[in-house]
Formats: sequence, C-alpha cells, structure tokens
Amino acid sequence: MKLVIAEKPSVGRELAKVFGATTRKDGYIEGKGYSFTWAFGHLLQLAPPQEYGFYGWRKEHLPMLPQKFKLSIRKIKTKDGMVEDPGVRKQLDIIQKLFDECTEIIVATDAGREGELIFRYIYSYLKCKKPFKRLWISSQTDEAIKDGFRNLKPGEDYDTLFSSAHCRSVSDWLVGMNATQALSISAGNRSVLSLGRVQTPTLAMICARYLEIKNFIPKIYYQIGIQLDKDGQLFKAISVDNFETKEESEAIFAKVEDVASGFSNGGNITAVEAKPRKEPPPLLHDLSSLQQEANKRNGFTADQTLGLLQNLYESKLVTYPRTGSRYIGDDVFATVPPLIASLTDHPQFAKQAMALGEMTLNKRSVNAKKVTDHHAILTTGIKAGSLSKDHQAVYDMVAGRMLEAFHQECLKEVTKITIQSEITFMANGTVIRSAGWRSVFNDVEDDKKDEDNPALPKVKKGEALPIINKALLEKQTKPKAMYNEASLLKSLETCGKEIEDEELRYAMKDSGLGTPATRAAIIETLLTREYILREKRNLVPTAKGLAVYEIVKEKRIAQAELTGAWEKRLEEIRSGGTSVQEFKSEIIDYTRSITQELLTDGAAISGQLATPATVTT
DNA sequence: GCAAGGTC
Repeated sequence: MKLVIAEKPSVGRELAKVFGATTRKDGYIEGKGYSFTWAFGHLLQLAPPQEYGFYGWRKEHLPMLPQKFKLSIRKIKTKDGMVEDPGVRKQLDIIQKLFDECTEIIVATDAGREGELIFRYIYSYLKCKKPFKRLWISSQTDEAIKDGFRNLKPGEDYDTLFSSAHCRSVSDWLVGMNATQALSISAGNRSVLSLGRVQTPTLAMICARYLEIKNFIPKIYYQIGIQLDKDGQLFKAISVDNFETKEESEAIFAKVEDVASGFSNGGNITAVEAKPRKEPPPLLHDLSSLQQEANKRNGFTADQTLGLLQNLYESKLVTYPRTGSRYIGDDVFATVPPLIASLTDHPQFAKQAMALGEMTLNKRSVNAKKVTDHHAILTTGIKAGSLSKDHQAVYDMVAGRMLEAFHQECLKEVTKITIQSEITFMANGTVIRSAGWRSVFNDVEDDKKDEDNPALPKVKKGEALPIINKALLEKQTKPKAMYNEASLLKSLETCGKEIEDEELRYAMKDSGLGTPATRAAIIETLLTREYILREKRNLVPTAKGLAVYEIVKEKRIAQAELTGAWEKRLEEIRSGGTSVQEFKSEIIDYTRSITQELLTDGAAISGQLATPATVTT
C-alpha cells in the first residue's frame, strides 16, 4: 500500500476522490492500493522551555538555547491549563499505523515551506524511515492532481526547503521565548509581556500611529468656494490654492467677481477637460481583503470573519479560506460560469448573475502564475440552506465579489472645469456612463462621497458665467486615522508602507508581516496581552502597550524589516546558498544580545505597570 | 505564563 498524506482533511478527501478510493475509515480513506490520510495543519510544535529543563521563568536560564530542539504534540487550552489535543493524538496514532503498513509515502501537504514542515515534523516525531516522494501542485482540479501524481518529485529535492522551514520555526522560538521572558522578568514579573518577530512590529505600528495622532498639531488654512450658474444648472468650484492667513484670503475673497459685487458674468471658463476613464473590476478576494471588507461593511473583527468563513468552508459553501492569492488558474476559471449560474436565484444578486451569464467574463483575476498554495476564495455552487445573518453576510461578500471580478469595467467620464475670477478655481465632476461591475453592490466609492458635483453642465472654454455665491472657507489639516482592523490588516500586508495601488501592493505580499492564516490571531494576541484595546472600531494602545513600545521601539525586534531580513536568509538556505549553521549562529548571537538588552532595559517600566493582581489564599 | 506557524 502507498500512503498519501495531505495537510488537511478536505485535500485528503479530494485526492482520494480523484483516485476513486472510496472506503472510508477512521481518519483515512482506502482504495486502489492507496491510503489517503491527513494532518490538521501543524500537529507538532517545538517543545516548550520546560522540556529542556528550564522550569519557571528565571533570569539564570536566559538565554535559553537548546542544543537540539524536541517536538511535542499540539496543545489546547482548557480550564486545567494546556493539555495535549486529543484529536491530534488520535490522528497521529492513525498516521503511525499507516506509516507502519505502507511501502512508500507520497507527501501531499501544501506546496510551500510550512506544508513541507508539517510533514517532516510528523515523519521525524514518529521516527519513520519509509521512502517518500513529493506531490507538488498549485491547483486542485482533477487534471492538476493527476498531472502531479504522474510527476512526483524525489523527497530529498525538498530537503533544503525543510531546512529553511525548520530554521524559521527555531528562530521564532529562540527570539520569542527568550525576549518574552527577559522583558517579563526585568519588568518585575507581574504579567506576561510577550514579544515576537510579528507581534512586536504590529504593536509598534499601532503605537506609532497613536502617538502621531496624539502629537498632531492641526494647521488652519483657507480656501474660497464659489457657485456658478449655467442656464439654471448650478455647480460648485473651489480655489486651487490654499491660503495660509485670514488677511490674505479676505483680500482676495473681496475681489472675486460674484453677482452680489456687481459682476453679472464674473466667472471666466479658461479650460474644460472631459476624459473617459475605465475602472477595472476589483480582484477576487483573498482572506485579508475579505477581512478588510467585512470589517468596513459589518464591523466584523478579523478573527470573527475567519471563523465565519471556516464554518462556510466546512459546510462546503466556499473554497479554502486561508488563501493569500487573489487569482485563479485557467482550469478553475473554466468552472466559473456554472458558479455564476448558481447565483441566478440569489435574492440580491439574481439580476447581475443573469446579466453576467450573457457576457464575456473579465479575466483580470485569472493568472495561474499568481496562484500559490491556494487560489482566491470562490463559492462552490452548492446551495446554501438557511444561514445565520452573519454567515449570510460573509457568503454574500464572496458571491458578490465573484460577480464583480468577472464583470465589465466601469466606464466613467471625468470632467474638470477651470474658472478664472481674480484667482483660479476648479470644478470636478464624475459621471458613470456604464456601471459595469459597480452595478453588483451599487456602492458609492469611498473617496468620492464628498465629491462636489456628480454631473457638470456642458460649458465651453471662453464662456463667462455668473458667480451666484462665494464663501470663505476655514479648514484644518487632519491627522491620519487611528488603525482599525481593516487598515491594520492592509498595513501588515506591506509592512506599514502605504501603497494605494492594488496590484503593486499585491506584488509586495511576500514581504508582509505574518501570513493570511495568522494575522487575525496576532491581533487577538495583542488584545489578550492587554497591549491594545478595541475602542469602537479602532485599535488603540493601552498604557501597558505604550510602555512596552517605549522599551523596544528602537530595537530590531520591533521592526518589520527583521522579517524581511530573515526571509532573505531563509530563501538562501532553500536555494542552497547559505548553510543552516551560518544562519543559526547569527540567530543565536541576536538572541543573546536582545535578551541581555531587555534584562537591563525592562526595569524602566517596572514602576509604570498596573499593580500586581492581589493574591488570595 | 512565553513565538509563529498551520487547521478544526
């Protein structure tokens, strides 16, 4: 018997189906000379400090540098503390039995660094010696699966990928465990002050933004607004320049030739520009973009959205949710028309689904090269029974985005009219000629809500129009907005760099902080540590969070660049350019220095933290 | 009591 092992049950079942294996057993499926089993993500983790003899949190232990790392079964939190996850233990027993019985293993965990690690940790923990080959596919259509099985790779081809994965894991343990204990101990050991490669830069982003807003000094400036009349159709224009002083703006304001000052046609049209603009549909959703949208539309937290999506996935209503790709391959694209047809009885989308059925589908979201472990989130075509309100809301965001993504471009006409009257004014207007994808939700664009003129009258250069109204406007510069879950997720994708362009931002996603599957958990960790609070929809730092930030803000552990630097080195390990030993010794050096620094610097916040919890006996 | 990574 050959054993196929997948990363998760859904993939194991899918592979079995393609092979025609149908005998369902407890934890695996059998048939045609194969057995198909699965993990549930990482079943094993690097063992905690006490398994190396570091009991309690003691300064004398630091830095903890285990010679050889051990693996232990994934734990879950219960009221009696952390215990082995019984489901994980059971599945490991099943895998052990299948390892013993098989002649060969086919590794079918996700095609990536963590997928490799999931299998290798199991293989190592169960002390298996059987030969294994690697299935490496980026799409799970029948054809891609069959093709992958015809082209199995030698297992050892991925040895360096495993090395880089293990290094990632060990490095996070060394830096995270040591830094956390060092800071907690030196700050007086009152509570857990956790630090880590991902959570600490995230905290730093929230704190830096908060302080920037708190220290922001608004500046007053003046603008002049006018209203013009073209044959009874009124429109607004605003001065191109801002004025710094009230005196200056008042002097100019007085000279603007409005009707009330005796000028019947004081507004001279000096330029008219009307340009058609095409707006392509948005890309399909990946987890992060969906979490952002659900936060904006419904106020769901990243964690809630992930939970709702996971339920929908388990009910087979949507495809795999923890994806970082907003694209699908051509093979999946071939399955899209029936998916759209399945929405023709949807109460909200029926009309658009029918219209889309008649059109050539837009292929902006179709690009096999941009599909990594998983493709963008789609519906499956399976009819949703009655869903809870929240589940329905998330399902509709997936379905609606699908209709948008394959829809026509939105065609607009953008008009700019330049008016001269003592100074230069500008009127902007946008008219939608053909709504295209925008007809799915009929939303107003975020940045167009305060646009002064939806439609502008037809005017010609050289015309003079009456200015029927003028106003001196006093305005203030505004600080950036506080982070909320949506804007934080967006920032994590690009390490805090603000990139508006959707595709450019997407290109940077490999250098982001955390992964789609872990970002919601990172936010929850910061909340659990009481480093941050939810204040309405905003995420704001607490005094504790700010105190920790003050200690670490200049250190590498608080900078997103640390992840970038590690990633570069890990890729060198994978490609064979750097030895594992070289990287590990760098990490150990860094662990020693950050631990030492924190043991000293942490004392600074000892007094600032909340009084220790009262101990009752 | 602690990281970040994966998933149910």
